[in-house]
Amino acid sequence: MEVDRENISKVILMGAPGSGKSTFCDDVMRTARRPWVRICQDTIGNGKSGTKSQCLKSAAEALKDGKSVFIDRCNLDREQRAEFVKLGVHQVDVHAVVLDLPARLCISRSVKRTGHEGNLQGGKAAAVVNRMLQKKELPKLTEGFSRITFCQNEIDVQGAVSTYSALDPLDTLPSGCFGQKKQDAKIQLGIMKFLKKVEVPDTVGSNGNSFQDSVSKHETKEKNFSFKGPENVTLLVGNAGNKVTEGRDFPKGSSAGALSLCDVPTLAFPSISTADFQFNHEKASNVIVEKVEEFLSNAGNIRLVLVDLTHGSKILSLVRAKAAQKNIDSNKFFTFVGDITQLYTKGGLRCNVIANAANWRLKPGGGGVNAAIFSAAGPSLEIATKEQAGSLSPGNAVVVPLPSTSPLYKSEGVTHVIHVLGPNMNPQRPNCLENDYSKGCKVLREAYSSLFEGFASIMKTQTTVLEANCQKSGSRSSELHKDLFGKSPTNHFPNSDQKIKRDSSYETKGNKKCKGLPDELGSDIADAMVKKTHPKNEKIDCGTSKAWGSWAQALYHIAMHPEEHKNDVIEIADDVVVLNDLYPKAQNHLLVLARMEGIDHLADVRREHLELLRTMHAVGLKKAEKFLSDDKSLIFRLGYHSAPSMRQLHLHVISQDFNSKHLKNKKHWNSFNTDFFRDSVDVMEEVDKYGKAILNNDDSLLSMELRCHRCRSAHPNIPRLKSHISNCRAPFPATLLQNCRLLLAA
DNA sequence: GTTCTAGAAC
DNA sequence: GTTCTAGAAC
Repeated sequence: MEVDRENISKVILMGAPGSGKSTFCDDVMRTARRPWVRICQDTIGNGKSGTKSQCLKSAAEALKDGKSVFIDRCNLDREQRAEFVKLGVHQVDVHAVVLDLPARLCISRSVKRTGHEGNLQGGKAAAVVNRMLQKKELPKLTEGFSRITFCQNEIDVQGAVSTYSALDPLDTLPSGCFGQKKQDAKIQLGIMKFLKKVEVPDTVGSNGNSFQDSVSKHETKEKNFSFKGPENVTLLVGNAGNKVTEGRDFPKGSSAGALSLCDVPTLAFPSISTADFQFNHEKASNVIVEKVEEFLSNAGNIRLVLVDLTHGSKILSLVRAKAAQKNIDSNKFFTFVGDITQLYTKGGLRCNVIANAANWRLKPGGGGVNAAIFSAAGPSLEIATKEQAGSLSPGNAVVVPLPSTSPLYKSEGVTHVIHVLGPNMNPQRPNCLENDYSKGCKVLREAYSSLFEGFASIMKTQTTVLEANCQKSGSRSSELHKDLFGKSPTNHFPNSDQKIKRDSSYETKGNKKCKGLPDELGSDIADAMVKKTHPKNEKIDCGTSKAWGSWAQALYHIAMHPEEHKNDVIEIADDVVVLNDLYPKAQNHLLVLARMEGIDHLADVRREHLELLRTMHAVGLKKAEKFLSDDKSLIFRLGYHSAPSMRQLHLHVISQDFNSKHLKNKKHWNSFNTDFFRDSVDVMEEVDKYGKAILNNDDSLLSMELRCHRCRSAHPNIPRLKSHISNCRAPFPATLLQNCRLLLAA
């Protein structure tokens, strides 16, 4: 056994500016028992900031000399640190030490370190830290690390310092992940907006990721300016003078906390599209007031509350003014300043339904309201959402009953969340309407219609529950109904039992969301909405009448007369024909073509075609296995396009390298790497279970941002994406690894 | 599905 | 200036 070999460690530090990387190195090296060299990008250029390649060169030299090294640079994203991981692989332990300290602390330290005075510097430091954190990808062992230490606070850091100081030349630290790993927490949109407000010149193009746990709420000691972001996060920056405090437009001195659920069914909603989607506030406020007025004119005793987190919010004041102009009953519609996830506990306002400004994926993350709601509701909301819908297109909404285990349900009394997707005017987000406000306003109107109709549908089904509750409770709060638009109260809701009964007679007007839907769906709004927005549930339109262009007939001709295309086809069987895709999008890309007449595409497939699907799958599998036997590094996926361009049902058998000159645009990529691509295994299961396949043929899927199919990183254009995927060896997402969706060499 | 190309983005 | 996208024609 080899006992006397000296070990060399390469420790890659990761952390934002101000996270304490250099201090960490200094602390270790002060008492270290083995020779360390610190490679610091900030000082590598003769005491000044240097380049990555200088760092790589010095690190390689130090390792060659048998010294252990600290790579002291931010290294926050995987690509940044990849070359350092690869460096000098022989007999070197590769470790990561992640200084994942609160952004507040990093910002504060950065500000102090620069020694500059004044709020602009503070803002700049915040911008830099946030820009860094935007790119943060926590390291994984699969990147090539043998050991990762996560530090979230000073105690963790001290522990890591001790561990590394104590290492003598013969020691080896155990491998694995140590310390607690936070979820990737990124930038807070509100922070960047705020920075713009204080005129920080170099602000960051925010990507809408959330920075959930960055800053504690009440910490305002160091600086005298606090900003309350949409996630109830307080960022401390500079000395701008004003202290923004929590507050609301709503009844001063109201005893709202005493309100019971049965007082008035209430929907609280954020302004849709005016934050990250950059929709014009003036135009948005017109739409809000218009749709609110329209909805209230048909509704019974319900309440709508427009919520914004910030005091002096422009959208709230615009809406207030316009609602007052239109004499909208302020008992039924008012604005409220507060956190939509804490309306009851912090604001005393009971809302049984809240709306979420969702993203199209209906996933947590993003900034602002979406992140806040998913975070406050806990993981059960994500699960419940998934049951209702897989994605959402602009102008639509989906109603999600909140499980009773959700904290939002338990402490806030929220029974439903309605996810709404509004129009996007932000060029950095999918489906940007590029200032087309005629379309934008139309979609925004649809979004509010969908939202309110969703709310109405909930109220319809909840009426009996509410009635029962109200009979037990006599609590009232006329205080809550104070006029918010400067008028006198007109209605004190003396008897909510009656009111609620009246509510049950609420009827929706012609549901725009239902247009083009079969009649049997039109009667049930919630159901129809779910189905319309929810390709997961079922395809509404039979879609068999699609007109195929002449150019789209090629596969059909081959399927019908394969013998006339001997040069193109690889194999002809009774049911299927196998051919190379004429424009392969990967090294290996075959099509298994159904020969049966009448199944142009997946939408035509029914249970009677199940055997055919199984044959196609088996043939595809066989071909993929053949490729795999020749090249074990390949990985295959078998599946269908939800809405193919070429007529005649065909199964794609495609290797996952996507290394092809024919892969040229977003549509090409997204058609194989979003839910638009339906795995053959899932299609067979669905056809077996439901008699047809789920189709995700929303165009928005094809114009999605470009994301790596392995590590899910986003890339600005096709060339950059291709360059990334040629190197990315991250494991595939878990969903792809399940259920044999991916085919790997045995 | 591709090709072509105007014009946006860099 | 070059690169890249996206829409129209096929």
